[in-house]
Amino acid sequence: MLTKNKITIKDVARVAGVSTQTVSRVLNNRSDVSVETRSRVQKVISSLSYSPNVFARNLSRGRSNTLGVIGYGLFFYGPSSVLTGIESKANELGFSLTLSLIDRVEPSKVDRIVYDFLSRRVEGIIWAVPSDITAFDWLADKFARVQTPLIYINKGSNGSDHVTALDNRLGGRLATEHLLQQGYQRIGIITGPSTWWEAQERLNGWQEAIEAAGYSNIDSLIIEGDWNPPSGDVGLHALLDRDPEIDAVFVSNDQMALGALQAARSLGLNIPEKLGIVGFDDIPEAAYFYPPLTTVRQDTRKLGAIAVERMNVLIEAHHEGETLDPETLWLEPRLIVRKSSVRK
Amino acid sequence: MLTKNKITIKDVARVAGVSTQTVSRVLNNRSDVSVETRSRVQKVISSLSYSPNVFARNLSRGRSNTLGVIGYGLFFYGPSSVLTGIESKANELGFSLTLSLIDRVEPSKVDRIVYDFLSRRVEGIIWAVPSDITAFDWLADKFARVQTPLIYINKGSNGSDHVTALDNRLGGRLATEHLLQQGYQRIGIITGPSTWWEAQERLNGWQEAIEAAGYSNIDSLIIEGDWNPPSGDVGLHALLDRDPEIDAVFVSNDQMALGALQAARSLGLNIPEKLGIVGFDDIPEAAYFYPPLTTVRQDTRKLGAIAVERMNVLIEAHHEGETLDPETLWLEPRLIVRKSSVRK
DNA sequence: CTGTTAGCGCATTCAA
DNA sequence: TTGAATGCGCTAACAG
Repeated sequence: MLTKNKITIKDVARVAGVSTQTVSRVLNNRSDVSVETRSRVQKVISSLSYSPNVFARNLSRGRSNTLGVIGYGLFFYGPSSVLTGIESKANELGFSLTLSLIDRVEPSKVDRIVYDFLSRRVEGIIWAVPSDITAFDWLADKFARVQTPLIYINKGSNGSDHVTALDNRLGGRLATEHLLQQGYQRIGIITGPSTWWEAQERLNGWQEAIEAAGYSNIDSLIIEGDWNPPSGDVGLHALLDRDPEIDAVFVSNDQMALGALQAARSLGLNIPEKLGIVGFDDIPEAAYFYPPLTTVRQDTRKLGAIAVERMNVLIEAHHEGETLDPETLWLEPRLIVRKSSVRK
Repeated sequence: MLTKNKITIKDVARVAGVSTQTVSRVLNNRSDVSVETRSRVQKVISSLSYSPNVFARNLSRGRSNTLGVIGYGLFFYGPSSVLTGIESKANELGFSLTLSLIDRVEPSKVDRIVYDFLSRRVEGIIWAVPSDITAFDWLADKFARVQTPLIYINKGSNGSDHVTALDNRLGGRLATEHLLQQGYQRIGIITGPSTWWEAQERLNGWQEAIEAAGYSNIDSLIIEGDWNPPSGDVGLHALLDRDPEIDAVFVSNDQMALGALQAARSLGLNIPEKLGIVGFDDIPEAAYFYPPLTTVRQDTRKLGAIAVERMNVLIEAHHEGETLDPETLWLEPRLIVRKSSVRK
């Protein structure tokens, strides 16, 4: 049905009075076509509104020119803007994208996606799902059998994977050291879900800074949230219940920080005088929170772009029959200081 | 290169001791295969980790089973969560997606995308870019020549297009009527960019409500923002400069409302006592603004899902050689009342 | 510089 | 219920 009325390379060849081969050469911008033939063919192409069939081309070439991306919904700022970076860089490098979004890492769903990717003969796979640590056992198995280059975004490295990651640990440390420098004495943390690598790393960074400052016995300073504002609200209450001495909190993302700001208000705690708060992400709204939020900025778009660039290299190598060593590319976050953490 | 080592239907057929035809039948779940042959073939398929080549299949079938989606970046909550709805419904209906993101409607870029879509033989195109009104002249031309079903999301209907839209005008009216009911006397508006259909419609809704309440001479109550927080901040200042009597503002999205909240604070205006504020979108953060923001909730995921469902119908019809009448499917927004607009 | 031949991997006839 | 032949639209390899 869809082929009905469809112009093919043969039609173009016939009208232009050349062979399909010559048309193919023109289509692919090859040099071995005379100037006049080329222009004649091009005229016919546009007059017929001909567009080459990608399936036929890929089938014939044995290449798909496509990247498979497994992404996490668009619920949170970080993961979704990583996708923007991926899309635009892929576009720039001439790759097509096959994007699958998942809410959580569920074996059967991932199975279907990988199967679909294989069917589409993707030349590389980018795993852009925030890593549920517990999931990586079977996930690694699944991908091991796939001969396709694979890059993870924001996953802990075990030395045998290609990874592009933000240095979340450094981010946590920057945030916490800043609070210490501001003279806060007892600094709690509201982390993300403990299954997330990002959450773990930010926690580790916090811990490093805290312990370096000579504090110990810190377990009671930690509480776990779920990235959403309500859990920041609840989290701050819980934290202060446990330890009323707390005078600052590193909240592991800006959305939870927003919830924490509200909790502080409802408790009558002045920010930053009575309580210092630092978030993570620097979402566009953060500068307009009340008070404006000090936070750790990550260039998520760049993270995605870098992953694609690396993938491009891996694919080239793969075509040459080479294999490149696994490597983790690190991106550094940056502290953005605003009022929520700076005492007058 | 990529074909190297690739298992094809022939390999499966040979190992299973049947013809490629039979394998094909098994792959497509056709009934005319004996139970034992089927299971034998299936065993071979999985033992060989065979996966059918999508390009060959599509080429042979003359169908792509793919939808082309032109979307707007992931900068704003609305447009990006529409994409989530599209993705998940397309997935559910068995469509593949080809997604292209654009920042603004630029002829040459759209040209490339449409060309790419045609090459991929997409069976339907969803235009999910917030409509820059001025762009639709040439856009309509471009798509007119494409025989592919086309659905716009959130565009004004001219009676000849398939459209899925949120009733933004109703949303603007709901917001404004609510403020009137709360006893606010002079209600300004911070709109989105005037080139956006959504912005226009929300403005129209506001105007209808204002005028129905007997107000006239309203031009000085209108100011244009750009959807981002800073423009809400600047906008509120400008509005109050022009007319200090203003005691309420309908801000056309939540991000600008956030900026307006900050402006109000810096001016020492109590919310909601001195100034009532209503936003639009109900982003996840809105309930945690200070004070919590009254806003108009739109089910953007559903918007995307409905567009895909409609597209499915259009495609079916298209295959039958039928053409369905253009129609606009409307979704209704809902007012969410919080503290920013409710006087004690 | 251009054309001919062959085949990519699968599904759709038609026979058997 | 199964198989053989043919073609989808394009490009690669080879000739000329």
